[in-house]
Amino acid sequence: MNLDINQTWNQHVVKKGNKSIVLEIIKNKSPISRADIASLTNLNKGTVSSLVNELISENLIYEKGPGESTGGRRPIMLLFNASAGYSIGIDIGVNYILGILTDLQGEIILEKKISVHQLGYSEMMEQVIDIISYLKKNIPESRYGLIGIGIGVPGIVHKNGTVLIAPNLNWKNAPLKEMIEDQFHVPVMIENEANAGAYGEKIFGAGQTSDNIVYVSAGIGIGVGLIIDGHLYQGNKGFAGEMGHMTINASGEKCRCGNIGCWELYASEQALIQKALESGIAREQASLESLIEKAHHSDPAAIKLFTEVGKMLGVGITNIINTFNPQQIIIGNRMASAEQWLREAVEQTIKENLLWFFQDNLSLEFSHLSSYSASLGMTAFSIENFLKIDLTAENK
Amino acid sequence: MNLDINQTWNQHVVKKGNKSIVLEIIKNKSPISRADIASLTNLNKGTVSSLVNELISENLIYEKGPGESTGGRRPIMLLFNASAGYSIGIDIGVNYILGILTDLQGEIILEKKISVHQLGYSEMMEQVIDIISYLKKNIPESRYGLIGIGIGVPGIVHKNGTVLIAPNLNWKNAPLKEMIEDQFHVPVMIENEANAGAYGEKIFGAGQTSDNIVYVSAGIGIGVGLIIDGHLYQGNKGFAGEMGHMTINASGEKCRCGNIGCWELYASEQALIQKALESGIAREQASLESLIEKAHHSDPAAIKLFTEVGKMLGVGITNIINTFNPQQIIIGNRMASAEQWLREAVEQTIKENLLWFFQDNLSLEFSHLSSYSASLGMTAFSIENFLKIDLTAENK
DNA sequence: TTTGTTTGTCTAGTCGATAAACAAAGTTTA
DNA sequence: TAAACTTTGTTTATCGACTAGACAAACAAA
Repeated sequence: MNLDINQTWNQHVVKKGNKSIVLEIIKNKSPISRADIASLTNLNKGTVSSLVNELISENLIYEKGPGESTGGRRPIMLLFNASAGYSIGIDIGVNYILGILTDLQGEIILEKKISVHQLGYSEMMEQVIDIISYLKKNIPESRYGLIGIGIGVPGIVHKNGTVLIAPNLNWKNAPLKEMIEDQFHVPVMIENEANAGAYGEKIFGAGQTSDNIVYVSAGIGIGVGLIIDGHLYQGNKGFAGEMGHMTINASGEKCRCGNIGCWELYASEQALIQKALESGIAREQASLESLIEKAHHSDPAAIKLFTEVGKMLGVGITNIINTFNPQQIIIGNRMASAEQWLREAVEQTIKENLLWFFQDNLSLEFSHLSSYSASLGMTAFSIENFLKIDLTAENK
Repeated sequence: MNLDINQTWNQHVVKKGNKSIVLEIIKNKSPISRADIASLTNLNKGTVSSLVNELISENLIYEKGPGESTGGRRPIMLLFNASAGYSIGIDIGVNYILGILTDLQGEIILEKKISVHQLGYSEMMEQVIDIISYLKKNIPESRYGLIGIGIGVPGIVHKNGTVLIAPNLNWKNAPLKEMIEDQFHVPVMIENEANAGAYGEKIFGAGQTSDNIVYVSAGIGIGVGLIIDGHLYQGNKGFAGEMGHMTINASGEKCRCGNIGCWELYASEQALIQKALESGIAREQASLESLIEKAHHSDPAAIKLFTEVGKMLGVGITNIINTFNPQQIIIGNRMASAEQWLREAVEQTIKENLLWFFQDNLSLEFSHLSSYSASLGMTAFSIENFLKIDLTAENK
């Protein structure tokens, strides 16, 4: 329990907290009866009843009807009303924009993906606004409608919602949050793409059972999202996890970021392609996909390339484990699609280099959500925010 | 606010929380009146009065007498009763054992330090028990007496209080907590020395105003303690922060830990001495102290050595900043005593290599507490634990 | 003095949780 | 089939913690 010195405690806080717990349980374990909630939480039956009735009148949950008897009166089963509101999540990539519309359970209702090439900031924004408008127009009739918009960006995002820099997009100091909020008048959250992905995996993907997760977003660059004690760690101003630019080779070459021997230079998609070109395995139009294709056809040079990059991925991941002692490492983003050719090299490197007591009980996985981690993570942020705010505002 | 699903909320929780807040304020801002506490916390005057009276009857605070009037009735000033109990902190080093006795405010009442050489585990433990007994015997008459013992160890400590491995002490699987608890029957906490130091700096030293702090314990090896959102981050099983074994040179030599090009190999006291020997600057009996001595006499070779090691310290610290985006970096332990010869190289390296947006508003300091960081940190753990437990147990 | 201010206590009232009684709707047993 | 037992969910009385506001005590300023 967090004894925040600026937050005093009173009955309202108690009620809000208990209501949140009840809602959370219904969300995760539905269908469930009032009686079961009471025994699960150790709250009094009467308390649960009254909280449940409030939640029903707020349309956040509803009664499904009688369930199976266990030797007495049949329980009334409660369900989370995932259609009470809808959330929009946008994943801005280097050459695509993906927008999804989900219900409060994170179920994707509608999606729209477009390819973009070399667009400037304002053209990009036009596209984003177009996609949001399209998704918003298609929201079904519901009590709360659009409850929030979340946008994941491949760049450094300040806590206040400004994108400080997104090198691959050529953005600098873009006041994204402000702009979208002015346009749509709902809460907007901006996050780094790796953070969004980490949260997506935590809520919907491979990380659901762990509380300390490291999500390695290995794409054109490398970013890392950190889930610490069940919450996204954002650092002092919001930009923690820039581990793509951690030095793993102090005697190596200079990175465009100014630092030396950055991890990104050895283990990203860009590194892979660069190496392919240098070694002559591929020509000008080298891409991750074409290299995977080659590997599929047992091209030994391509396979060796993946092994090399996998090793360097492993080196960085070993550093991360030494630092965080997480329960789980999840590798996501585009490179995850080469799991078949990377996994062994990564695992081998970790096994060889990691202190033994870290190895026990550590799970390494590749992303389950494929291309949706980031966008789903962003909808989850909005949903979580909505459910908290809602419980606060309507019953202060 | 933390909505823990296993913890339901009721009035007891509210009271406990508010009482903690009131106590915390008295501890930090004493002397202070009831009225001031009320306006500071936004709690009702009556509520504050009743909580304060309970705390008085528990001897945790006391009334000092009337303060200055500000135009009306003179306030009754309240003080934290630092002498209500005493805490023992032990810092086990490679060749010393330091024990301190502090009051609840962290004021050192008594200390004892002995040198040790090549002792085995059981002999070492005898010494530790001797020191604790000595300190305990000298505790002044007080309401709560000895409230806890904290021990900092240069090794990997499991959450359950077992030292998994302490290479420089030659310990393996030492059930330290159990042993000391059996002997003294008070709560015992065991922590890694870097974690202890980090906490010490957070509570008593350079880190008091920041909530995200990285404490780099640069001694014979390198350890890192992480204060995240005001709390010590311990990782999944308790051993986060083993950054001494992070690879900063993937093409470097093998470390005895099994990994390659570990930071420790380039930036620790051991690395310094090794380099001194290799380059012939020093002979067999090289030590940090002798090298500082040389540097003091403007020996250019020694100064160059510190610069080299400082650079490598900077490389690792840059990695840490990229990862955590902390407000503050504190360099502590033995190498901190060479601040004069290290600081410029460290700062320069960080400045050159760190992404610009991290640089803004980041403070780099060398430890303020000199050799007491770890032991003070350990007493602070016990005190914090005591004040929480106490408030819980006596008024459930 | 008188007036106004500040401090700290006290009292009545509110709100939310609990315990226990109770009604409703089942199952099991004789 | 009736009686006895179970389980669910609501209702009622009570408790405990906080709040608002009244009040007395203690002081300063006019």
